[in-house]
Parts: sequence; C-alpha cells; structure tokens
Amino acid sequence: MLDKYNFRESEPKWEKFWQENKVNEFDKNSKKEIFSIDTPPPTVSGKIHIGHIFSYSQADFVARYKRMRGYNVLYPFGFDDNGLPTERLVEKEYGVRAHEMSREEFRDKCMQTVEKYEKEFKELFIRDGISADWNHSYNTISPRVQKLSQKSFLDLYKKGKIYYAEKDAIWCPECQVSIAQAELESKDIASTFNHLKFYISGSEEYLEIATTRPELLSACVCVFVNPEDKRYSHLVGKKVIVPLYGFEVPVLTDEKADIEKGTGAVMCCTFGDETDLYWQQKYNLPIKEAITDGGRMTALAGKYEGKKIKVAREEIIADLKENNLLIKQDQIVHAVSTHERCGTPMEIKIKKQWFVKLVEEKEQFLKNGKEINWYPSFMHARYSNWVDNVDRDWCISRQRYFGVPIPVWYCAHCGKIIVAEEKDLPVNPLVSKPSSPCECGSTDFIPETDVFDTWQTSSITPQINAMWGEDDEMYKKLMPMSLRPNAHDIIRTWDFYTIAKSYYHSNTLPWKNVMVSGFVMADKNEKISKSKSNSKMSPETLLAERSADVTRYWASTGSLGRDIIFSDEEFKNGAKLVNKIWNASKFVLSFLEGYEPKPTRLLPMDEWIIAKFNQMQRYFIAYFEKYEIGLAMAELERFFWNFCDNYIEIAKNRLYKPEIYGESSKASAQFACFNVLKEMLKMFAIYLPHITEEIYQAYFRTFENKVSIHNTELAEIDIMTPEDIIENGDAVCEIVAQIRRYKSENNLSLKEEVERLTVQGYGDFIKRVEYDIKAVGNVKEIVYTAGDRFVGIKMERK
RNA sequence: GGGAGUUUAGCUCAGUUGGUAGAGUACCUGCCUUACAAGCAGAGGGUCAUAGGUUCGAGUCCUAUAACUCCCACCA
Repeated sequence: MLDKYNFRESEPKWEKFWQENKVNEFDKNSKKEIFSIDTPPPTVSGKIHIGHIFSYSQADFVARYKRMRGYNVLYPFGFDDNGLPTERLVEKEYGVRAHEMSREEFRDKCMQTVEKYEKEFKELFIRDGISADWNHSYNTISPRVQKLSQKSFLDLYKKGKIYYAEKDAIWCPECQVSIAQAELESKDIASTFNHLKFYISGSEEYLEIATTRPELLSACVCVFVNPEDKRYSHLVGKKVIVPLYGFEVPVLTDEKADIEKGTGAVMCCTFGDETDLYWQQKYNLPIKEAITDGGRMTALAGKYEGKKIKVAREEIIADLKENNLLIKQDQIVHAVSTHERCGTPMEIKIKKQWFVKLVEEKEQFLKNGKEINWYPSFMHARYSNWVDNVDRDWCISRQRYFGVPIPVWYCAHCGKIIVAEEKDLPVNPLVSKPSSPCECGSTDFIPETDVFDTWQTSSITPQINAMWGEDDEMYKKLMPMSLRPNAHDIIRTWDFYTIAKSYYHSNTLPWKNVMVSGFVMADKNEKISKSKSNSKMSPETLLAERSADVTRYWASTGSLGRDIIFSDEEFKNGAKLVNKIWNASKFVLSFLEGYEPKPTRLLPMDEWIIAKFNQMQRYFIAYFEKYEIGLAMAELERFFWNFCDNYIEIAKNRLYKPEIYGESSKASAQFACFNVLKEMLKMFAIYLPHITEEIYQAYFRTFENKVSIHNTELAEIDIMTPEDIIENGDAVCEIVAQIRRYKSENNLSLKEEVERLTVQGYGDFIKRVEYDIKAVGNVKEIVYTAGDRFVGIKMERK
C-alpha cells in the first residue's frame, strides 16, 4: 500500500494541497470555540535564520494541536516591514543612504525590497509546514495597518496618554534617530579614565577630576563633590577653571557624587549620561550641547568643531597632555548604554518628540502582567522586572523615512498641534493638509516629518488581527486573543508595549496566554550570529536536505523558554523517527487491506496497547495544555517505539497466521492496529505534518471522511478495558524481555526456539496470553509455578 | 547591587502529588528475526552541585553555599 517515501516530492505536494483545500483557514461563521494566535510578524531586516524556524515551528505545533482539539483556530501571519531595521537592510542592499535621496525614491526602494523578502519569507514558512491562514496576513507598512496605527495614536492622544514635548530623549548619533529605553543594550566597553587638572580660580591649587569623556569639557556646567567628602569641603562654593577652555564653573555638592569613584569629584556636562541629566533637572543647570545629531562636535567645542566624538576625544587628550593638564590615565572597562541595532553609545539630546505615557501607569501594567498566564511561569518575572525599572516614557517619534507617518501638523502661525481626523486615515501630513484652518485662522501648516517607532505599530498586532474598528463583533469575540508566542528577548518591548496599548485602548488584556520560546545557540554560551549562521544551519539547506518534518522534529525537542543548542544529533533522531513511522505504517497497513473497522471482541494484549495509547494521550494533552510541546512529543515518541518493538512483534504472528491463531485473533489485532496507528498518526501530524498526511491520504482518509489529516480531531480509542490491563500487559513485556535477554546473553538469534519456559508467580493473566508469549519468544512449552511474584524465569534449551 | 534560570549517566535531557534513579545518544556485546541494519536484543555506566534541616522515607519540600547562564541596574 505504501511504497518508498520521498520527502523532496511529498512535502511540497502536500503544502500545495493544504493551500488549495483551505485546510488551515479560520472559519468566521463557525460556532466552534475560537483559539487565536497573535503571531510575531518577523522583522524584514535580512534573512530568516534557524531561530525563526525554531520558534515559529513551536507556535505552529500549538495551532495544529488546538485545531485538532476542535477549536476554530485563527492563525494569522504578518510582516513587520518598516522602520529602522528595514531601512538599514535597504541601505545595505543598494549601497545607499536614505538621506541622500528623496523620500519617495527611498520609499520605493524599500517597498521593492520588502516585497522581495516577504515573498521569500512566506515561501520558507510554508515550506516548514507553518499552518498559518494566509488570508489573515498583514504588513505593517500597508495602508490598512498604517490606518490602524494612526488610529491608535489618535485614540491615545485623545485619552491624554500621548503627549508632545521638548525634553531629553535618548539619541543614537550613528542612526541619527531618537530611540526608546527598551532599545538600549548595555555593553562593556574598554575606556580610559583621564585625570584632569581643574585649577581653582585665583589659585595655584587644582582639583583632580577623572572623566572618560574629556571631549565634553566645553559642555561642563559645574563640578560635584559629595557633601561628606572632607577632602574637598574647602572648595565647595568656589569656582574652578575648565581646562583648555578657561571658563569657570562652580563646585557644588550632591549625594550622587560617589566618594569612592574616580577622585570623588565629578564634572557635570549636559549631557554626558543619565546622571548629568538628573543633576541638570534637579539644579536647573544650563544646557550646553557639545555634540550634534550626527555625533560630531558643535561650535561650542571650539577648535574640535565638526570632528567625530572619538576623534575629538583623542585630540583633546593630546592637547591636555601638551598643556600639562593631564595627570594620569587609567584603563577601565565600564558599562555603556548602546543602541541595540548598531552598538553605538547613546547620547542624550533635548528634542521635541512624541511620547506615550508609561511611567505613571506602571502599577497598572504590573497588574495586567499578573493576569496573563506566562509559559514558562518564570518569564513573568522578566516582564515585571522590566516594568518595575521603566523610568522613561516611550518616545515614539523617529527621524526616519520608511515608516508610518505621524498624522500631525503644526500651525505655522500659532504653533497649535493639529491631529488628523479619523475618517481621513491613513494620512501622510507631508502630502495632505488639515481639512479646516487653524483656530487662529491660519491655513499655513508645518507637517510633521517624523514617522513612528515600529513598535508603535507592532504593539497593536492583537488589534490588527482582531479587526479593530473594522468588524466590531469580531473584535469583541477575539479580544483578548488566546495566545501570544514569542522569544524572551522581546518581552520588554513587544509584550510590554502591547499590554500597555490594549489597556489604553480597550481596558483589556491583549491575550490570555504568552508562550515564550528560547534561542537557538550555535554552541554553549554562543549565540547564533551572522558569521556563525553558516550554510550548515541555514533554514533553506535544512529544509531541502533534511526535510521539513525532521527540522520540525528538532524544534520540538526544545524545552519551553529554554535556549537550545543546534544539534545534528536531534536531526538524526528525527530522521530515524520519520523513517520508522513510515516503515511501521507500511507494515501495519499491509494487514489492513480490505479491513472494515467494526467492534470486535479483543484479546488481552490488544486491549493492553489501546489502554496504553489512551493513557499516553492523556499525558500528551496535559502537557500541551501547558504548552510543553517537547514533553508531549517525548511521551508520544516513547509510546510509538514501544508499540513497534513490543506490540507489533506480538501481534504480527496473529496477523500473519490466522490459520493457526484463528480469524478472530487476527481481527482483534487488526482492530488495535487500525485504531492505534490512526490516532497516533494524528498526534504525530502536529509535529510531522507531511509524512502523516501521506499515510493518511493513502489509507485512512476513506474512514475519517476529512479531506486532510489536519482537519481530523484527536480522539481516545473508545473501548472499555480492564482496570489492571496495563499492569498485566507490561508484565508480559517483562517476560518477553527476559527471553530476549537470555538469548542475547547467550549470543543466540532471537528466533531460536525455547524448549521450556518457567514462569513463577506472574498470575493468571499470563496464561490467558500464553499464545502471544509463545509466538513472540518462539517458546514451545510454558510451565507455571507458584511462588513470589517477579521471581523470574527459567529457561532451558535443548 | 536587584531579579530569574540551570546544576541528575561521557553527551543531550526527562523525572507530575515525597516511596527502589529514567530515556535518547555514545561506548561495548550479540542478532541478516517473513516492516525497518537509518533495524532488533542486551550489558556496563550516576555521592541526583555542596552542606545542613523537615520526614519512617528527599532528585523532589525548607535553609544556606558554590558554579554557570540570562535579564535589569551600575556609565563621572
């Protein structure tokens, strides 16, 4: 019935079949309970890597499981295709910089690029057997999503949760864009502590100050010492002269000046770091900007104007040395906040920006986090830990090009902010104008040129998926969504922002459950990087050479939330499993040709395997309900190998030789084989959708009456079995194992005949299945003796 | 400095409510057994990180310690 299995032909064949037969589609009109998944839209910023395949496969297992548990599954798929990561990809692909061309030209290039990549992405995910419903797909740059993103902005603005303010913003001088706290990454960077002479005004005495950023001397506004620091108490209130620049600044006291650190005296520049900002606000210090948006020195820096930060630093150190103002240099390694995308140390700039309020609602967000089920549960700690530490509102304006425009104008006359009207969305303020004049009568408007942070858009994926503002009934039905799957790195961004947005918009949770997956590591403690992600691990290669089913098998072996090391071993195990499933099915089905399923009086060992199956399925389901896909698979796999090595070996004699064992004995084995294989394949279908479909189509489809195995539902095998059947059947396996051990230890073939087998204390059940034991062990005679149970078996050979 | 995770066989990991330590893999020994040699059978291999405690009984519960990993804070 089954011949050879060739995944290279079969896998694409079934992928096409599923699309054509709408196997994975969400049914809007179904009465079934809905299970909805807020799929992560992959960022279009380069290639899909093995980590994507890993975590998307895991989410797919859940989607397939829920479908087979009778849910109406909404499994959408989006692409996050705007914003800085995409721009950088486009700049790299074309070898250009966005600011070198017109906005339109750059946007065109971006659109072309994302289109190309998304096609590739989609093909790759389909090739991995991801069962998303492509009717429910979206792109964050599409007009539909732009509209929703702007609607989100308007809603929050009206609710007072978004504000426009000129204040400190975190700035990346490399990308020339403001970024959010969540986009910072702490990095240990080697640096130099430069000890400088700050002469006391009108004195030969100097104050020694250590700094890593001498290039900011021109922005120095004061010097702080700790009020408890006796060494400097005589200097407090006096003025010191900033080296090289010659202007005077006061010596002030503040607790934040650490006696232990450096020399205990610190120069405050606006802005070298967050502490400078703190002091500026606390003491209302003057603001002096020494660095331009592009990371070069301003006119304030005098002769260093126009130089890059690093260059200026080197030159200024040389000049300090030359002027005998440098006392010494210490090499240090210190933590520096950098932009996660480019690794450039951040700067603080005063900018007019749009912000979403976060700080004032922290308690609420913590509460919301508590109401969500996190799998694994400890990932909740990571969420609350982050929310607890948030100390900045979320800056959502970006000085970039390829993004969702901020739908706002400013009156050229009075400066009033004019936000777009909802009916006009999506709006590009650079192209259109407000529909009515400003209150002041002016019709002259300055459009906002900034675009949104991508997270402003991707934080409403539940709203996008649930058709917010498009289908109110559906929205009500779908919110909160059932599940958000994502990796642990974006808990602080995507999860957090999404929770905040859903609360602000509708006072709901975005989803009931979060399933957090780990990372794929190249090796222990070694993340997969572009250079490491060689062809051996590229998804294309793995899918083409190892098959999608085997790749998915590997993805199933991971533990929830835990990082996994890329392992060739697991691929081998997967290949073995797939092969074994094929062979076992082929064998079993060869005895089921023309079989008509009907209730049959079952022999004990057939009851046993069915009872074992049902028990395994209960464990399997319990694991899946906790999103423990790996443990569920292990449970299933263990059963399957037991089915092959013990049950088939027992049953095949009856299947082969009805003339000896009787037709009804064969029918009993057929019943068990038919049902166990069928139900087991359904469970495997969650992980290995291709090969199971091949077998289903070749045989079981006629009986199940569903177009695809993926439209069937998991079911127990509904027969009554004696309570102690598992225990008794396992005991039989134990006896069989002892026969095998004996033969193995004596270097005998397993088919060697046993003259007499003595079984002691195993009870009456053994007698009832004597024919099975005799057959599988090739035993001529069994002698039963009384005594303690599990005493053992004596064997004699002629 | 704050938080979290991990520590069980050479390796990768299970171990549900406390009750004689498990699997896969590797190594070794056999077996061409009428599905599968990408298979089958079997053997060896563990002070469950350490030290205390609770208990009749602890890999499991409690306390402390150590090592590794991650998140956050630390940026003069």
